[in-house]
Amino acid sequence: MLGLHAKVEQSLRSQGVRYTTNRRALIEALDNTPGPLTVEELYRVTEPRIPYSSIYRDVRVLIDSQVLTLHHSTDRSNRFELAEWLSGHHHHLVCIGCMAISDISLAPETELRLSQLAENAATDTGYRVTGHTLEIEGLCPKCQT
Amino acid sequence: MLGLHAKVEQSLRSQGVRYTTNRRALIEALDNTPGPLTVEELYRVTEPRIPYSSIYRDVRVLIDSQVLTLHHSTDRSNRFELAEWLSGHHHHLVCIGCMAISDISLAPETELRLSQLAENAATDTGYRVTGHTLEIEGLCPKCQT
DNA sequence: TCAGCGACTGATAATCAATATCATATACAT
DNA sequence: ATGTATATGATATTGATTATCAGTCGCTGA
Repeated sequence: MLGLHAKVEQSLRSQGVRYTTNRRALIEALDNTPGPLTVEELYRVTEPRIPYSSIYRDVRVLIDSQVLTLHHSTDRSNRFELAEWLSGHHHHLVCIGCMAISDISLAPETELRLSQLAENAATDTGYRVTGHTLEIEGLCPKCQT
Repeated sequence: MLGLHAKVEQSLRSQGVRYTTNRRALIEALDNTPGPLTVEELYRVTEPRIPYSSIYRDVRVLIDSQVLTLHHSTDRSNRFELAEWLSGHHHHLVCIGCMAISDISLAPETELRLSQLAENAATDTGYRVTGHTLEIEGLCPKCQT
């Protein structure tokens, strides 16, 4: 079983993309956080600092290489997270107070029920279903005052 | 039972907001479409034309008044739709080919199971759950070639 | 009815996230 | 070691959205 960085590197190399120090730091930051991050958060978290222009470019390269996925959040700027083949299938818990987003995984049998439910819901529409995400909204513990 | 416009007008008036011709046209356009629209789509669909500056302002006013909700779509620009208290609770079917978004409603018992599932999934997190949305991804009939 | 205040409109300017450009630097293959 | 493709960082540009502002409209009270 390969580690995260080895998997990423292998995937990138097969596409002629280099796994550089900057990119490794971005992946590292995302792996250390239980939810998607914005470019600004990535800028603050990485050490040494990576210029915004490089973060924007790298994040885009990593998305194009299927290593990251883009998440459109409720505040203005986009968030990024490891693709599911690296981090595992999961859903999101969104705080309507502070806009924080946390990953949440379902128990296997619950996940199975959910994917069947998604599949059935679309049967009449003619869509060929390829995936689903459940977004649960609520107030996080901090915002419940 | 009040009609759509009457409900919107009543809600806006109670907040000191006027239900003008422009705003009525925007609500009308959204009510006639089975999915969220972008500002550009609203511009093209309304007759007579409403300037972009007014559409942006009105859409924001209507969101602040809880008449519309914002939907962050996969392309760059935001989409807008009637709030659920006007249009009913629903989910989204997103085509990963053409990025179109369609509303989809679940059968009542399915919806019940889903909301229980969402509630249960969050029990350990300390969140107080207020809502959920299921996003089903797939290829629409047109994009399946 | 009229006066006046508050909300609305449309044109334009300003913001802000994201992308493109470009010269330089770095890494990999031969 | 050399050459070529890719990466980097600074800067300029784009494009969506928001702010500003002078003029207009509509409701409300005298």
